[in-house]
Amino acid sequence: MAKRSTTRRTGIADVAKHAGVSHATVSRVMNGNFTVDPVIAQRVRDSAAELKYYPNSVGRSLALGKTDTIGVVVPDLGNPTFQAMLRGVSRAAAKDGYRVLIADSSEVLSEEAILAAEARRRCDGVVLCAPRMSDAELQDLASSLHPLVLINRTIEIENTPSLSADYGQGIQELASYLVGLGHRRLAFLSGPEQSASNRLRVDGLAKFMAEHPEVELQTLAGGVSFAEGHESVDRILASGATAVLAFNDLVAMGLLSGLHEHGVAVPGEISVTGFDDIPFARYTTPPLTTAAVPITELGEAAWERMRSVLQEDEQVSLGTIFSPQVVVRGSTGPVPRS
Amino acid sequence: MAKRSTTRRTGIADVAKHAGVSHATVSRVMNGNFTVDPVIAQRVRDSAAELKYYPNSVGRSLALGKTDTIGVVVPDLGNPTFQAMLRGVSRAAAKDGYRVLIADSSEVLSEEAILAAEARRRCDGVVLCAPRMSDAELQDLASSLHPLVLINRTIEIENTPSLSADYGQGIQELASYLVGLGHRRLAFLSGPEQSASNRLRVDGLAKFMAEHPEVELQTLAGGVSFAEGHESVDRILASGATAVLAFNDLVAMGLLSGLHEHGVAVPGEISVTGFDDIPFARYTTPPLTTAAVPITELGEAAWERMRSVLQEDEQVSLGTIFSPQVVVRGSTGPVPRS
DNA sequence: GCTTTGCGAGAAAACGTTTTCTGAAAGCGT
DNA sequence: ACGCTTTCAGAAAACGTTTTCTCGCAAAGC
Repeated sequence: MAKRSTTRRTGIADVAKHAGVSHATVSRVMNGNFTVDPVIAQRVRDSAAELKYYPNSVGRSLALGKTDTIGVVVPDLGNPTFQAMLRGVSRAAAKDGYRVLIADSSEVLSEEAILAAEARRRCDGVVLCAPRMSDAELQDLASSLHPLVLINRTIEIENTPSLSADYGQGIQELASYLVGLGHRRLAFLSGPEQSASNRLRVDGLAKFMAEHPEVELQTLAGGVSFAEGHESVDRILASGATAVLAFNDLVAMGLLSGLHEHGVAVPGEISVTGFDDIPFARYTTPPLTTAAVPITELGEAAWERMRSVLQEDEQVSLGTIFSPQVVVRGSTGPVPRS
Repeated sequence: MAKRSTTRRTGIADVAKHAGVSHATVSRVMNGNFTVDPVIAQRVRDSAAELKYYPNSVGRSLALGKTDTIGVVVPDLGNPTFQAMLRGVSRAAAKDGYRVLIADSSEVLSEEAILAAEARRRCDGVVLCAPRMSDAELQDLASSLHPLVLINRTIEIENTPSLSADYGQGIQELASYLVGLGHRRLAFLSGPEQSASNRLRVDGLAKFMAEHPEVELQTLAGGVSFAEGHESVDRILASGATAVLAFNDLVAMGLLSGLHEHGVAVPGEISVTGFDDIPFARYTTPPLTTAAVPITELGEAAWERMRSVLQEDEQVSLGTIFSPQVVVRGSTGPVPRS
């Protein structure tokens, strides 16, 4: 049983004794139950205040069968996108009296299922952001994780809402914008193969290419981080593309930095677009043209869904798709003459 | 008592019945207690696997008197500095099997004490980052929050480690560097009055000025955010300073952006320094000269201290101060001739 | 005056574990 | 064969709440 430390914290029993009532009555008073005589209620409140009593939340959770906590699993707490999402979830949940337990898989794919399961054991539900987990594994996990809300996935699973941005549409709009500027040789600096949102981009581009036979597209392996964008500068230059669609803003910024070091003018010689519109995208040089994903709102919406599931609402909207918005800034321009 | 949902989760009792042993034995097996006959142990494990049993962590917490969770209170989850700190704490704690519950006060000072107290009730300890809370309030709170670790505060409280960066030293080094470049008219774009780390900067600058009578320093009210830096550009230009020490990188970046809009060359006409070295500081135009605060390591160290306190180590180091490192980049240069 | 109604508070069960204590069986030496 | 220790598993208490059930008591109705 519990490690008996030298002094136990003051519990409901102490208050009960001090006020000369039973545990039950103290509990009722603390929970604002009105079936208790106002005189006694006040005596209990006074005792509680005097003894500095606060209900033990573990005991409460056990009796109530809920923790008022949800888990949020993200691949990388250092990534601005996930940070913004986490903030959205956390603030929205806080408004309803729920707290957030974080689990950072540090991009280790094999940890995600374990972390999610462990989070679920401690919390009333899990918001899972696992861009690279396979649909099959997600299906398997879903029932054991329920209540579960998926972020940045479009997958239909019973009882589990999934929220996502329409990366396919966004990248098409970016490509369309570039082609409108006269570009005919595009390069796509892709994200991880397994990434669901990368697949959406690839599919979107395929569709776009089908409609624009005059345009040429090369797909180069990129990555997700600034460093990976920076590294790919040579391959981009070798490709001969006049415009680059980077997987996300971080990669675009890395590329921008690399191009700058090579003395390549942006957008004079080459145009660059990002994706996400992270807070710093507007402050790069030149400011980054990108497709804005309302990721904080996506996080807030994730909480709304979670709340619906927790309250066992009749009607919970499952699939929700946010539309990215193209934001034109300085990193894109007309195709160079030469 | 607990809301009896239609189907109860499988508990220790189910496993016990299935394996034909008592609760106690199941518990022993699940906790790797070796005083159990290997044959029986295996039978229990098989039953557990078959029934997909996982110990309920709330029940466990109640019996054990600990939650394996710590709370982290930050003023703003949208601020890169606190994000980095949170990541440091979270990853370090995860290595020791602890999880982090986050509480974001959204810069509402009056919420911080409440959030911290509530976090403490749910967790084994609290890491508190409250730059603007008064020393007196901190003192009051400390005993009720213990185990408590303070971040970015230098205050001596019994039993509560506090970690901080030496903002005073850092800003002196920055000022010294600027004076070395020939600057004699400096401006300090200050943070919030109540901010402890701002006070350290102010004191550091005062000391510096005492040693450098030839230098002139103006202190202007600034803020903590990009927007506030951006807004102060007019006042900076009016001040006639040739170099600006911004409260932090965000403010510096806002200022940089504002100066750019006004067509003022940096560092040609004016030099700018930041503070913190957030990830994007190296990618501004020009890249920001700043004092790097190892904030992620500070977060990791915070967990180390917390662990020591939780383990009731004999010797816990209380005050720890990290030294910022001046990082010279492109936003600073020689004083203009005119 | 007796029964009914209703209100308010206490006793006790329940939530799901861990751990102490106890006792049974087995092993071993004489 | 007896008594001693040792091993191992079960009974039960403990952790700190909430909630159902029950019951006493007073007021009201006849």
